[in-house]
Amino acid sequence: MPFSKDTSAGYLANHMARLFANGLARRIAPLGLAPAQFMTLLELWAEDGLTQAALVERLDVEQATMANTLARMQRDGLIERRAHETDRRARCIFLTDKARRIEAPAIAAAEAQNAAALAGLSAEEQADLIGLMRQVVATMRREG
Amino acid sequence: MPFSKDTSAGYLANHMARLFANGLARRIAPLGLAPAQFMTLLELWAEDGLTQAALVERLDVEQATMANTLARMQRDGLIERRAHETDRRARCIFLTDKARRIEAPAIAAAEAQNAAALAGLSAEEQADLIGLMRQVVATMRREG
DNA sequence: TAGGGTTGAATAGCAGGCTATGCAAGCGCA
DNA sequence: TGCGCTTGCATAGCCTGCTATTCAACCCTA
Repeated sequence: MPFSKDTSAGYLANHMARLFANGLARRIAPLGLAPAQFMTLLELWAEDGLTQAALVERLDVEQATMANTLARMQRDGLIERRAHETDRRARCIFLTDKARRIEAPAIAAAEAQNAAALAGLSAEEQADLIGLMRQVVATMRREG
Repeated sequence: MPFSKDTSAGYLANHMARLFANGLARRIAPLGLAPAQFMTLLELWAEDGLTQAALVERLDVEQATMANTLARMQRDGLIERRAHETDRRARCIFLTDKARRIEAPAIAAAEAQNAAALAGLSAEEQADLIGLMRQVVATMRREG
């Protein structure tokens, strides 16, 4: 049986993620946000004042990736960095008022994108898909 | 109900695709390949001599993205470009011997990555996941 | 046939992913 | 106390995505 991109989980995952990212980018662009910035803000809206290392751990990206994303967010006035109280190497990340103000519309945009993407599936199928993706993510995180 | 990254289809799709890409990258790096080059080769192994526009259509990426990927593949000795027989704007993409020789090991690497990622799922669950992803891709492609 | 719209491709510039390095600060133990 | 390992972060350089722009070639129609 020949390898087919239409039945390859990896290929489909890549294609699906690109379409999700494009759709989200379009919806949050009016807020001055890009997708990775939104992901980072999700964590900071839940808990402000995290260090870069904490964000790296929660979002499962490399430290250098997060450093670059945070630099763009600071440039765009979404975050401030303040000295850590006890560890002079670390800098804590705090939201600006601007970042706090766009929480509701940004989350609404992400929910709209998810809804549009899943519109062809029943509620049960949507839950199945999410459950299966979580399992696959867990498997790949485990085996490095 | 708060928005949670652990139940957001878009977030999970992004995370899963990154893990797939990292795993594939590791497995095909010894062949001198990167993931997007592998995707492009999949089309060219099936049909040699395509134009850039044909590849763009089949892989659903932007023309500029494909132009850059092809430039790197040419630099790495995987493809040659020859003049189109009747259209002087177009250049046809042909595989080099080097690219033909790595077909089998590259496909084996991709199959190994898929198998590793889906190892925690039953055969039925694997088929469900692939079917659901295809539906989501189809929905998002339709609505632009 | 001349002009104008369309199409194939390259290029610039940016976001976001990665590895590899480098450095400063913290920590731990002889 | 001091040396060395670890940890937090920044930077450089690469690949892969995107939009926007440009240019040449093609094609159609007035």
